[in-house]
Amino acid sequence: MEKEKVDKKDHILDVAERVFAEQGYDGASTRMISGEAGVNMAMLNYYFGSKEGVFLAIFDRRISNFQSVLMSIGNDDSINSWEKLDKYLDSYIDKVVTNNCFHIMLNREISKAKKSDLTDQITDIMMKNVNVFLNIIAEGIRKGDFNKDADQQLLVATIFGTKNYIINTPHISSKVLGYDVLDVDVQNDLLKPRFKKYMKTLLKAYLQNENDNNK
Amino acid sequence: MEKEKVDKKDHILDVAERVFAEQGYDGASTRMISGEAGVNMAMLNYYFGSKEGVFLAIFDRRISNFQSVLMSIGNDDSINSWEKLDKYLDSYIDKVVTNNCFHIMLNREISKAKKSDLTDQITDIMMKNVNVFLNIIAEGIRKGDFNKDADQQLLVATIFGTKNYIINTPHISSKVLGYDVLDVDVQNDLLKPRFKKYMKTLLKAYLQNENDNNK
DNA sequence: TTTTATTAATCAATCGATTAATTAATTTTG
DNA sequence: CAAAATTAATTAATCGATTGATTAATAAAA
Repeated sequence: MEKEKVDKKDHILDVAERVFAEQGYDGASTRMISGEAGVNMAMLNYYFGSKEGVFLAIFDRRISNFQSVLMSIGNDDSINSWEKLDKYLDSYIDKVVTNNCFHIMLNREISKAKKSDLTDQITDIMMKNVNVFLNIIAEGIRKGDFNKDADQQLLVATIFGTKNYIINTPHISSKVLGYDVLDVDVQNDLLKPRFKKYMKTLLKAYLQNENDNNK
Repeated sequence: MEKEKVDKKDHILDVAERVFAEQGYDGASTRMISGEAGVNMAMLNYYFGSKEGVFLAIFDRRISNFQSVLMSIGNDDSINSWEKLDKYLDSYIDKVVTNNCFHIMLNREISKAKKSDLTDQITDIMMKNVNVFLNIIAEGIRKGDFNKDADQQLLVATIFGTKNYIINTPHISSKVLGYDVLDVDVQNDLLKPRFKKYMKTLLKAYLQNENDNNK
């Protein structure tokens, strides 16, 4: 049955995504993944060709929808720069917190200092989200909504870096924040609203025209 | 000769630190490390016992000095909170940018979702630096220097996360910033001063009492 | 002469991947 | 519709390669 086959492949990807996040790409063996998924090891190669094929299949499942949502916010001409920033942050934070396993996996592999085909692919994917954000900031500065002295590029490092810190180093961030950032209920009830409010306040303080603390 | 022995062990650790950063702990093989260091593979076990022993030896070499410097800034009673923040950022940014390989290696291993002895050890190390920062912020708020509505914990995520983004995902941050963040000259001439200035401006905008954007 | 350093060879374990055989599902055919 | 033929899914066993680690022998230093 076509439906069950898709479900099974999806189940394997679910498990693989989690195991990759837990152990890293190299640390996760195909035996581990197939074992936890309850399927024969050969099924991974049957469905996805190879271990790397599994990894890339996880990508395909996550990225396309996510990116189109962010881009539509960036291209929305009916709202001003501040509202774009708000909507971008809301969508982005919701998505990355919910799909935390995927983003842990993603960032672990891109944080290899050595270039490879895989790091290049991941870089291209991530740069699309970055560029949407950069365009929002640049537009806001051009229109006079945001402080023209703002360091746009390092602002990218702050928004994505702050998110990475919370999601990708959960042992530390959970200790700092005082609750388990990987717990779904905690994420929805506490983490997401707090993170959104903080990020907006922080960007507002830095980007607003009234502050001239740069001299 | 005692001197040469230390130099040789140090050389192995230098190479291992770089290879771990490039390939990750699991991705880096002992043959890789010994090969690039120009020593017999058995020397790694002779000097450090095991692969994990090499990893931990890299730690011992880096952390103690670094942490005492940061702590002395936090405990310096002759300067006010703003100055402490400035000195902390200066020291911290200098150190992590210079020792980027170590911090790439460090963060790759702590970003495993699964707990282990190693992640616990790394967590303890990192929490010391975090706590110094938290104390500076808390003191500033208590003394009325900083905005009392500030989210101290998420501020931790921002400072360490922004740094991680620049250093740990060099392929992306280099593209965003427009220059190679792993190049030593670029680091000293461009990255460090820019990063310091930005971080201070950002924190000042968020922490200063005059802004009441929180309502 | 004794301790330390270094080497090449080799160990068992694990890795990702493939095979050939078997079962289940689907399609074709009478 | 049912039997036969074909395709798809699944399994256990095994492949060669690589992993971290150890050994016994040798060289250098003390």
